[in-house]
Order: sequence, then C-alpha cells, then structure tokens
Amino acid sequence: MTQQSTDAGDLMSLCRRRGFVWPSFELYGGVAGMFDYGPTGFSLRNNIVDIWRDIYKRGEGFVEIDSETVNPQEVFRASGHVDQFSDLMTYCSVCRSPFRADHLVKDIFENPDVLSPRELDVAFAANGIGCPECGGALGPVEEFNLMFRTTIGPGSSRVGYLRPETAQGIFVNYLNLYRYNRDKLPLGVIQTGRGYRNEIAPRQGMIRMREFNMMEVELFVDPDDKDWIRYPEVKDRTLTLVPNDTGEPVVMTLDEAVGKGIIANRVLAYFIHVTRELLVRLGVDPDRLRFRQHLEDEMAHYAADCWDAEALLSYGWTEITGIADRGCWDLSRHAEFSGTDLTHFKMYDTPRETEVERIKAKRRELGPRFKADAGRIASLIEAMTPADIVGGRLVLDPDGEALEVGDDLFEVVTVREKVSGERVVPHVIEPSYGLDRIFYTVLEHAYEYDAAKDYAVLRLKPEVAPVKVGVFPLMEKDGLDEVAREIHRSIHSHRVEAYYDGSGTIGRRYARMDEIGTPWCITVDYEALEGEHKGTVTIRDRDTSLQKRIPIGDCGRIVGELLEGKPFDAL
RNA sequence: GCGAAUGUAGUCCAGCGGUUAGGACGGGGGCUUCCCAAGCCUCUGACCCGGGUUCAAAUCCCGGCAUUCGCACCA
Repeated sequence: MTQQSTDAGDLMSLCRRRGFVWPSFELYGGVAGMFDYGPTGFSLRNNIVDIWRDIYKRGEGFVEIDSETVNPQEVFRASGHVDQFSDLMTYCSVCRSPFRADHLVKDIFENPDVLSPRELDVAFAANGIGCPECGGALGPVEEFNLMFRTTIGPGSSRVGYLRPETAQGIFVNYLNLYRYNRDKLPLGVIQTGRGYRNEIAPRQGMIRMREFNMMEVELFVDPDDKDWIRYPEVKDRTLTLVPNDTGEPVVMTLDEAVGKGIIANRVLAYFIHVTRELLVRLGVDPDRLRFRQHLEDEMAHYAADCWDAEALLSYGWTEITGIADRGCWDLSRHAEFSGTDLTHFKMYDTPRETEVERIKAKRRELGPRFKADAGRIASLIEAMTPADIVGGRLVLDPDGEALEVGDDLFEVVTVREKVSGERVVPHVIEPSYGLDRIFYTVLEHAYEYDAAKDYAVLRLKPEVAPVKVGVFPLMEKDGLDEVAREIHRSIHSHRVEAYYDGSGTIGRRYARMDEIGTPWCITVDYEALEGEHKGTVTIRDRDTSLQKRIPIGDCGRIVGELLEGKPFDAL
C-alpha cells in the first residue's frame, strides 16, 4: 500500500499544479531555497499550525507570543550566533575550491576554531598549507555568516540580523513572560514565525529553505526539577529511538529510556512523546518516524541534550523537529550580555531555618577604646567566623597592621536564619518544529501514485486537508446544480472548506479532489430529484471510493461528524 | 561555491539554422441521465533571461538565472 519511493519531482509537480507551493519569484527566474504557499498549501499549513497550537496552548496551557524578525546585533552576540553561526572560509586561488579555514589547521592547533582570520592566514603561510585539492595558494580567510545582515535605521550605525531562529524573541522577553506568569515555573511559551538562513547551497526542495517557518516552544523549568506532571500518563508508551552511543534504532518505553539514562530527563521524554503524537496526528507515517539523539559533536553550541524527530522521505531520513535541552545557556548569556538578572526566585516549600554561629562585636566595649575607628573594627570583627578564633583571640588586619583582640571585645552568638528560597536560572526545554519540513513530510507520506492508472491520491488526514468536501451536481442542469449549490452553501464556512465543481465528467472531478486530498465528495444525481431515493445524495469516501446515500438536509451535520472522527462505515 | 547535465504552453514530450513551433494530457465553453481522469465539438496557451555569430537562432557561441546529480557545505 505504502509507496516505496515517492518521486519528489512528481510530488513537487502536483504541488505546483494544485496550488500547494510555488517556487518564489519564478516570474524573474526564481531564487533558490525560497517557496511561496498557494491556496491549498497555505490552508494545509494553517491546519497544521492550528493542531500544533491546540496541543500546546489548549492542551498544555502554554502562552503564545509574536516577536520581531529583525533583531539588533546584541541579541545574536548573546545567543552565540554572531560567532558560532559563521564559518571561516578560504578559497583556493587556483581551482576556487572552498574550504573551512579552521579545518585545514586542525592538526597544528589544539583549538583552531578560536583563531582569527588573520591568524589563520599567518598559519597557512608559516606551515606551508596550500589547497588540498590542487596544491594552489589559498586566498585570504573570510567570514561567512549564515545570517542575513541588515542595518536598523538610516546610516549603518546599528547592525541588525534577520533571526535564524524564533527562539531568541522568547528569551529576550523572559522577564515580561515570567511576570505575566506571576513569577512561576514551569513557564511554557510558543511562537510561530519565520527564520532566515543564508544557505550556501540550498538543495532538496522545501527541506533546505533560506526563509523558513518554525513553530517553536520554549519551556522554562526549574533546573532541579526536570519532571513533568503529566509524565505518568505517557510513561509506558513506546517509540523508536536511535541513541547516540549505539546509533541503532531501538523500540522502548519512555520510562525505560529515562531509566537507562538514554533520554536525559522526564520532561524531555514527555515532549518527545508529545511530538510523536502531534506528528502522527498530522499524518506522518509512524513507520517512517524515529527519534535520533544528536552525536556529542553534532550538538549545537547551546544544547545539553538533543533529539531529532526524523521522517523517512525520498531524500532519506530528514530532521523535521528538534527537541533540545538548552540548559541555562540562553538565559545566562542574555543575563551576562544585558547585565540584567534573568532568574527565577524559587520558594522553598517551607522556609529553611538554620541555626548558625556568628561573631558579634561588643560595640559597648569597642566604642570607648577605639573611638572613631570603632565602627570599622566592629565590621572587621563581624566579618570573621567562629573558626577564625584561635585561643580566644582574633587577629584583625586594619590598614595592614595586625591587631589582636580578645574575647572581651566579641562574643559568639547563635542566630536563627530564615531562607525562604533561592534564585536559579531556569533551564529551557525546546521542541522546535520545522513547519515547512513537516508540511512536506505530511504531503509525501500522504502521496500515493498508481502508475498503472496514472492516478495520484493524497491520503491526507481529514483534519489537515485543505478542502473537506467536494460538492458536485452529476450534470450541471435539470436543477441538479441548484441543489448542489445549496448544499455547498450550507456546508462551506471558514472552518469547513467545501468546493463546488460542476465542470467536466464526474470521474474527473473526483480525481481533482483526490489529488488535493479532499476526504469526501457529495454528488447530487437524478435519484435526488425523484423515485425512492428522492431527497438524498451520495457521499463518497476518498480512500475506499465507497458511496452512501444521505439526506440532503443532513449533509452539513454528517460532514461535521466525519470531521470529528466518525468512521465512514458508521454512516 | 566547483564540476556535469538540463531549461519549448499549467504538465510531459517533439522540433536541433529557414516550421503559421507540433502533439498528448490539463484548463475554459458547449453537447451527451455522465458515479470514478469516458466520448464528440470548440477555445486557451510556450521557445528561461541578456548578449553575440548569421541574410536568418528555439536550434550555434558566451554570460547570467534556475533545476537535477556529484563534490563541498549544512542549528
């Protein structure tokens, strides 16, 4: 049943023909790595976003924001993208081959990626390093940053970048969000939006885009509590994991994976599961879905642990979602670069009271003896701890000259201290969904082509299908068209898209709907007008081609029920 | 970014110095009681862009852009 190797070209052709996606700027020859969404595609994409939002906003109670796509340079200095997201490149002056400059000196330097372009130039000359391809001289080392750079405002005083991920917009709003959440963790924030990466060579259609859509979730949690309240509900569910120690797929329960230390913690495990549920609900084939742990050296500069949801596409296993434990990296960095405290005040369940021994100066004795210096000496005494007392005496050091004081001037007292909490930098769990890749995966996994009949069907889940129901008159005359238009009007709404089609033969119209994945079609035939079936029409199921007769007046209700998940057989 | 191949209606293909640039499918309109891309009539619509060679370029040459494949790159 399942198409073994979907031809990406055939599917892309269908996508263009049927209004799913179009290569951008085709009118002017096109730009690699950029695509526009057509009406059916955008509808499908919106449906995907709606379901994602349903899971995180309604299901988990997360809040949604929207932030700017152009960010000042400081943001990406803090995030590390200015330094980490660029590669130092050099080009052979003879054969023009490009090379990562730091890779060429990795045998010479312990840590070549800290070298500056200038230092690398010098290193090439000093060590006689030439082009690995042809031996030619290497050109000057240049920085190639994958971020699109711009300036904010007139002149070029303020450098800005188009964001390479939406996440930073959430991190820079941490304090606002934290207050909005009334100073509590966990704090879940979601955002959809575009990110931009100036890919050197975009390939593989929608898989590597220069301007792409993300659905990002940032969950701020207590670093000492990486459990999740709903974890027990899902702990016995199984999924396919590819841990980075063996690299071999294994099927196991979440609890087993956490227990064996394969998945770092429960909250990460929970959201890996949530991701699986979401992707399957959207129509990703469970048999072509796995979760692969990043290799140690593959982890992003910010990640503590990272799992990719990978889908098997005609391009091979492809990352469609990354679920990372970013630790405290982002907030620590933004705190450092902005000079602002970005912490969570973690209240203890009960304030911790401890008894501590402190040294207390006898100010009554000090005053008369030291006059004006008394206050200073008192604070010096109180800065000491009981452990500093030797033979009942303390040695102070005012102005570099030793001063010994006896216990007539101080006493050891026991005080009760109350600590009601501590400040911690929240850790961030980030499920980051590549919307365009998910969109493409949903299409590829839904696509089925029968070469014998030259017939293509998109077996989209009804929930994501751009058009829910096609409405046809068997022939566009004799009043059949009027009945069909009336049915169309009664069903078509902003939630349920219905499509009226009266042109061409009936088979052609079914074929058109099958090609955009419309799950059901209603046809008004002559029996609707007279005879024993008067007042009824047929409804056809895309995946089986089976038809049932239903009363005209019930069409809207029945389509609604089918969308709710009622099986077609049960009609 | 390098190398190779390719670029003709919406799609797939033909044409390879002089053609009203041809077909199939699709799309629009019409006819047909028409339920799975049926049939008949009819209409629609293309030489990637820019230079050059030539009396004449879709066709040959150069450059650009794009696509595909290798190499390189890729949170």
